[in-house]
Amino acid sequence: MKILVVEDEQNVSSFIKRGLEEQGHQVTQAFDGLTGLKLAKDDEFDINILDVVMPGMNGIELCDELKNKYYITSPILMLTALGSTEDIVIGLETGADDYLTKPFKFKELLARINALSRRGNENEKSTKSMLQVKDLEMNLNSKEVFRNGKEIELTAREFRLLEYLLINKNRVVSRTALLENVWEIDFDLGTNIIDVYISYLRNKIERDYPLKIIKTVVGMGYIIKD
Amino acid sequence: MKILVVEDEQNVSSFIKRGLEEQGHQVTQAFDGLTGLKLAKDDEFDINILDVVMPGMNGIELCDELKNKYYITSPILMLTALGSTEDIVIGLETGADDYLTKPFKFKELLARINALSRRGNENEKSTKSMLQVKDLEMNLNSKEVFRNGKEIELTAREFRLLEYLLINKNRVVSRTALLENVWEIDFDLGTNIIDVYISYLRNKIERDYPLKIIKTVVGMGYIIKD
DNA sequence: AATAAGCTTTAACAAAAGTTTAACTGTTTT
DNA sequence: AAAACAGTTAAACTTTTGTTAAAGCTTATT
Repeated sequence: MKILVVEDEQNVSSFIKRGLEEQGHQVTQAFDGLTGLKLAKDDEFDINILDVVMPGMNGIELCDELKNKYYITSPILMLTALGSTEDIVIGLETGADDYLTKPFKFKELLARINALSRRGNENEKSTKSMLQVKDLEMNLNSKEVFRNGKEIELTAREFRLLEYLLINKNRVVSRTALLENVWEIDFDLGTNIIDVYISYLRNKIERDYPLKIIKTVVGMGYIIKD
Repeated sequence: MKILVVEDEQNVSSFIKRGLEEQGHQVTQAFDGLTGLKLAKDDEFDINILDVVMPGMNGIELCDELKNKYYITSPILMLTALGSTEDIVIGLETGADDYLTKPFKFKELLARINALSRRGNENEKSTKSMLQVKDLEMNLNSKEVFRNGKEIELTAREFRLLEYLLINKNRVVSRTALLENVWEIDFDLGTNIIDVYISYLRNKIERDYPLKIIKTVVGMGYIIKD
């Protein structure tokens, strides 16, 4: 993982760096808040470890900027000598994802880093290799689609269309969105290709089944509901 | 939020329950691991708070079952008197998302709960965009409208009209504004289309209900009030 | 390089759904 | 009571969607 450590005390910073590198992580150091801000907002890290007490911009301010101004989504772990409940509460409310007080055991830091990264990854769709709704299943790795356990052969375009609709399950997807995301066409010049493909898809995935999957929302688009 | 508290000490459990309920959360209690397991795997909670030391199945085993056997995705916060680094590391490695040692300040527990739920929600694509007034609800993602839990089918234009009125809840919306924002017509050439659509809308959303939603303000426009 | 097979796109038409007009009725304000 | 404003209805009109077949591409194979 790529980890950012914003900490002004040289020895603490390198202690962390060494430990994390031993675990195979890639560590970037910043020794003041402003440098940390620049690094964190431009280059997305898997975890950001911020010290609170620093010259210039402190860790709380930095955390606030990152979470509430630049809307970074990677987790922030605050690390500090300020251990009062009030400090912890402020840190967490500002948007920090975890808060560890010094002095700390390196093993605990590591375990908390792992917990944070685990949480981040499990929700990423890249891990999800199966999409499903009702008795329809799509395996993104093998690119297979099954209805009620029976395999259905789709062409590449049909697959992408169905995939996009499934990713956006329970949401109406507009024709414009489909054109942009499935066909990569940013301007509509009166094609009816979407209608044609929806028709193909319906023939393949719902012709022989009473339970329908794709619903038309006239004037808005299509939706696949749970 | 729906929160599960698995804790065998009656007084600790009710202390947490009371505090969380004051914050408007809905708390379910379990006083042993097995009951906790049953509750957590069947009924998805927003947060699961588990005590480690319990008779029967302990919190670590419970956490392990939930995360690694039933693959629940909701966050687990471990709460325990065992504060040694080794315990914390084991708890986190087993799949807990956070670990708080007793004795703890309630404010910190609350801040950590909020941090966990924040993290969970931000990844959910289903940004709950719901508009509502009285017993009328509008889901902007699925483009569904419900009155008293019962779905009401609207056409695209009816939907847009109602959406605009709801966005401007508690404010009188002029015909000109409706024409501009719902019909994208910047000049009025004596059409009565708004009246026609308000009539259609009323038929669909308030014909069968005594509680009226859309109020006419003669000479001004229409308003939806809370 | 030519062929063939499969996939994608266009286009025409039919059918379904939604929108607008306009005449008429009812209500509120002056 | 007249005038202005709002509501209702149904028919005319327009847009949107579904289907099909043929034409245009790509890719793999000979």
